[in-house]
Amino acid sequence: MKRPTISDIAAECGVSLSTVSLVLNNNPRISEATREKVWKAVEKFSYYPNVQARGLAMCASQVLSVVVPNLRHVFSDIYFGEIISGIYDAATQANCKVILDIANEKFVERHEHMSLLKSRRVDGMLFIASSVEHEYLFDFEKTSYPFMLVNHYFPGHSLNYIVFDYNQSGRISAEHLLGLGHRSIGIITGLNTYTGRSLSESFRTTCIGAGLSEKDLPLTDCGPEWSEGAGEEAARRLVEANPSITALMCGNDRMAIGALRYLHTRGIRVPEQMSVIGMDDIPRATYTTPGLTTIHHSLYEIGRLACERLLSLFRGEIKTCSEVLPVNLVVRESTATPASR
Amino acid sequence: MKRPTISDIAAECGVSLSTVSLVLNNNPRISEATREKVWKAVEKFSYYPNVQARGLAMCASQVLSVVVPNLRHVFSDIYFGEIISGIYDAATQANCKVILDIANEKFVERHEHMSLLKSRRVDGMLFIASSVEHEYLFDFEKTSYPFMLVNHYFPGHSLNYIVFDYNQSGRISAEHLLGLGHRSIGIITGLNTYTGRSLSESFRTTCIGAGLSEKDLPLTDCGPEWSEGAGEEAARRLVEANPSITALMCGNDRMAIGALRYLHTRGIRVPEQMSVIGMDDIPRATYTTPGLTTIHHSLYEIGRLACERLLSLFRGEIKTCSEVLPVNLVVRESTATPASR
DNA sequence: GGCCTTTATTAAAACGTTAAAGCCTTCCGG
DNA sequence: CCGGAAGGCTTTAACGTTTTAATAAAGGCC
Repeated sequence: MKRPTISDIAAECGVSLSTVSLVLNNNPRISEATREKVWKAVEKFSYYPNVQARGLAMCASQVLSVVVPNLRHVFSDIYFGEIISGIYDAATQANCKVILDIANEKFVERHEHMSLLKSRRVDGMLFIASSVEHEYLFDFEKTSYPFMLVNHYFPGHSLNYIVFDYNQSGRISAEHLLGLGHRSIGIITGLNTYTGRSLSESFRTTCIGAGLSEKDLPLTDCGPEWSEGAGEEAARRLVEANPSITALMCGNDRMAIGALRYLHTRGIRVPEQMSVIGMDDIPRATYTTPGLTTIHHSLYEIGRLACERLLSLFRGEIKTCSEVLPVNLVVRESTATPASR
Repeated sequence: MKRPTISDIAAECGVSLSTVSLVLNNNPRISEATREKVWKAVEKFSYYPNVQARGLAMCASQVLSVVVPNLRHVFSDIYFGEIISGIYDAATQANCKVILDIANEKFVERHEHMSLLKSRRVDGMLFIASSVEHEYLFDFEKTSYPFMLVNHYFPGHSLNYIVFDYNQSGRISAEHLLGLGHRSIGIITGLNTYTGRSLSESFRTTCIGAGLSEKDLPLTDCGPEWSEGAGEEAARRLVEANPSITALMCGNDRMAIGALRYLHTRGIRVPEQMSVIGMDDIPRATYTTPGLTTIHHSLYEIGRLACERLLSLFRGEIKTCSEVLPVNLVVRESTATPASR
């Protein structure tokens, strides 16, 4: 039952503790003969180094925390799932483990964003989709602990982040719809993130630059969930209050799918009577009827990159990070020239 | 930058290390005065105990691993997501953290199921939906490390598990369809798990007990993915090869939803021309058209219970665990009396 | 042969906590 | 007045690594 330790290996081989440690860490200053002898004993005893002792000595835990918001079914959400996959792969490649955290009241109240780092439980933290009101994150400005905001940022605060270019997303989708001839477009997005806000801002700015006015661009805040249900409800409100709109721009694909569902139940044909454009390009966007036109955001990739940057921060290779990733339009069947009325 | 340690607190308060340690661990043998003095200093220095040192001294990491299979989009799958939510909540309540692991080739080849425990990285492991071929799990029979199989088991092997009563699920769904008058029923399930196998076994046994014959009960193995796509494809094969069937029994709701999609594209009306019954009762089962009749499996609950049992195993309160959870039928609109032909 | 370098190994000091055992006081009953 | 117990705190030895500086041995050069 007692687990073997480094001294058992040392005793078996007739060498010192440090020799064993050096062999295990592939230090070249050890002779081939001893090296082999040690590995044999390691094999024989089925020895694995105690990571806590190692962590204590090296001041590193080889664990990263990924923090997701407190939403229902957050662990079955494609948005978070893809990002987490990217993080997992990058972390695994660097021999790190990933722990899960949810930013609920308890998390905030216990200051876990700091205590996890201060107590050396994790080497760094990744925050996915934090909301504008998550001001506890500002604590990081005063310290130098490794952390990254993934696809979110706080304007005017120096917090490390990596985001998709939501300005570009807004501009591209506006240009696409304007190019098809739409002159009155409804906007569905959450305003609980600065990315959502900059998306609607740049979309509107582009449209207004093309001659549209504010009142041609009604907006509905879908709330913090960004779900199909929220998109369905927002589409309903928007279409009922603004009969003249011929297109809907949605802050993510899940809401766009919700909008499609609403339009379907109301018998409004897409794209003939109403164009719909989404954002993210999740796998399901291919299977909707009609196929969803959308802006491609590589969620897996942003997760992977965020994790790599975090590790660079931890190793001191970089001091800060503020990176913006390009996006691109994917045209499918849900957008078309509006029917002349 | 240097983090405060227990000795800084001790020095500040003019007491010994152990006194501080005892205060931090709420030991009653310390006077109220000292207790207060120490907490003040802890607050002042914003001190958090080093978890690695604590773990080393206590021989516990306060970390659990949850292992999921190597499937595409596994972190956005409702089945795993709900179970992980349950595990997360139970672990958090016990002051434990949860790390994520994927049972891919690398995981198996590196014997991570053992090394994580032997290296004291985790206190216990939870395996969700392992497949019949995951024979590396048999290693646990020879040892006494804490682990649990969640909603899976290996007949003939003494491995801790907690499962839904798939025999009951098979029997109940069979009785429901037989009661409606169906005499020829297609079965869609994965045969890569023993739960899937026992489901189809008990379903068939019940039907045969009611006078049906083997050839009235064609079965299609949907493969290891248990996804909508797999369900759609399996339904196609089954319906094309067996025109006489009037109902489909599916191993989970996702495949049932895929089957509904196939039937819809072929213009086969549900439930008039074909009844469909699913399994799990995921949230989406309420929103399908028609609403999906299914067997309710409380996935969150099985995750929560599995984690609690794992912690009991770790604390030595129990030696083994083999628990079976009851299920119940949820009748919606996707099943009905077959049209007489 | 003496001196310097290189190579292979080790002793010992961290790393920051817990816990068993022990040491003073103080209190109490006889 | 003494023995024993209880309360409050400390001493010290783990826990199992890494790492720096030191040591010993061997080899090369003059």
